Amino acid sequence: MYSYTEENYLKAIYKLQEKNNDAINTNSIARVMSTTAASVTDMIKKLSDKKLLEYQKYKGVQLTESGKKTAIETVRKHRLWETFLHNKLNFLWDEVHDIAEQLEHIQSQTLIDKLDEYLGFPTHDPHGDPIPERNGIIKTSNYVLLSDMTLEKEGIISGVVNHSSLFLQHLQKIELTLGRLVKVIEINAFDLSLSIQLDKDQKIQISNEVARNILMKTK
Amino acid sequence: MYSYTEENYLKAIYKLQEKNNDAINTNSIARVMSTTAASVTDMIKKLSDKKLLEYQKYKGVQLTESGKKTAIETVRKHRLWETFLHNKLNFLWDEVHDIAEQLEHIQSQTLIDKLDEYLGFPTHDPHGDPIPERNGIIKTSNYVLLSDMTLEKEGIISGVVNHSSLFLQHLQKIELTLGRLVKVIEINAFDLSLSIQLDKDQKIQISNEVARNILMKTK
DNA sequence: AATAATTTTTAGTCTTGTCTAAAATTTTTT
DNA sequence: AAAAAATTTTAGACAAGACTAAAAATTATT
Repeated sequence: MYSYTEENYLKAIYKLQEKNNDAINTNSIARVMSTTAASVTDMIKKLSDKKLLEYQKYKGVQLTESGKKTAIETVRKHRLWETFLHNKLNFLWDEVHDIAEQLEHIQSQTLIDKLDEYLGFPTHDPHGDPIPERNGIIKTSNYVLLSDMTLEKEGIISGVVNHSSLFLQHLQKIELTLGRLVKVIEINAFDLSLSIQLDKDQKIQISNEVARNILMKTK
Repeated sequence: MYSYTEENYLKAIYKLQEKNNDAINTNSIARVMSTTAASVTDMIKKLSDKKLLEYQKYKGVQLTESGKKTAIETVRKHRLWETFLHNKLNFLWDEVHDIAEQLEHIQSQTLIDKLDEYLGFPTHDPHGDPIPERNGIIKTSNYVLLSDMTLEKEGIISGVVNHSSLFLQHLQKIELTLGRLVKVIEINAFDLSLSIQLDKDQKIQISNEVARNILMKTK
């Protein structure tokens, strides 16, 4: 269908579009794709010819419905493969991304359907990100940042903002993993660091930097 | 490491080398790769520069140890993925090849190690072909063609010669699947077709054409 | 051994995706 | 509103992998 590279561009533009409402400019695409603005302009023209995005010179781009659909399919594949790697092959959550970057480009609708079924139709990947459904619908939850939680509030760790290995490994080390019950027991005014209680027993200290990157589900 | 295309060439040359003792010529590579002799010459030069094969103009090629090692690694990946698709995702044995052709190029030694372990260190793929071990050793069995078996001889279906979908689907339909016990009860002199008994109860007729493509393990 | 047929290689071109350097456009600053 | 800065596009080039057509080498035939 579409090339490895085309899929990566569409996915990158889709993700930029998620946070930014207006048209996505050339430089920001170049930044996330680790390439030059000139290369981005070249690729944008090709994707525009294929009606995957709308492009006006110097005005940035916006995905068409077709482009968005393709991007979401790639995200779905990526997150299903991450789930497979973590749940079945016992990869740690900081190890799955790079391999899933390759696996997401395997072409076979049947494969993805069967993988989805084999995994038990998971709704979220190992980082807590929602897995788009087969029809393209993404069920998003209303998460709140751990750093925004008030005193005595309880919640369940449900996702991360920062996806870097460094951060994920840190969370792994201090055992702040997906699904754990957390209660804020102290907010330090000086540095905004938190004292939190984990699953009723353990009590630990975390920096605001860490808390700002953890997504919580609260009642 | 090596590109998708380079790996495919190495695998193709390795397979040709398996049946042919002497150097592999350009045209035979072009035939199995569905490309032109000119393209093969181009690629051969690149692989030769990388010391993956030995090449003398007009004299054909032979894989070096390094080239053979890479080819076997690709075969190992291919067969492990086929096993995964068949054993875990319930793909039929004629459906696994094309997807495994893509999956075999995913780069991650850890992934292959973990997949191998997850599958329980299988020795053969869904077509009965041996899966090379991590160290490159391939344990081959001494199979005999069903068409070469003598009257009253028993054996277990252990592999196929022809890997085409058409043939595999035919075997599936007449339930001649891997692992079944077969006894030759009649050999028809006219067309060399066979009457065989399956698992003690069922009795069926098969053509010599079919029998010539089935590999049996006998005591 | 010369000619014919086949095989293989070379030369030149194409596509995809990338790059640098320069030109064009837009945005910001004064 | 003009000049400066930043962004974006164009032009030209390159590498990988492929192709066609023509040349070179090998093998087969007479």
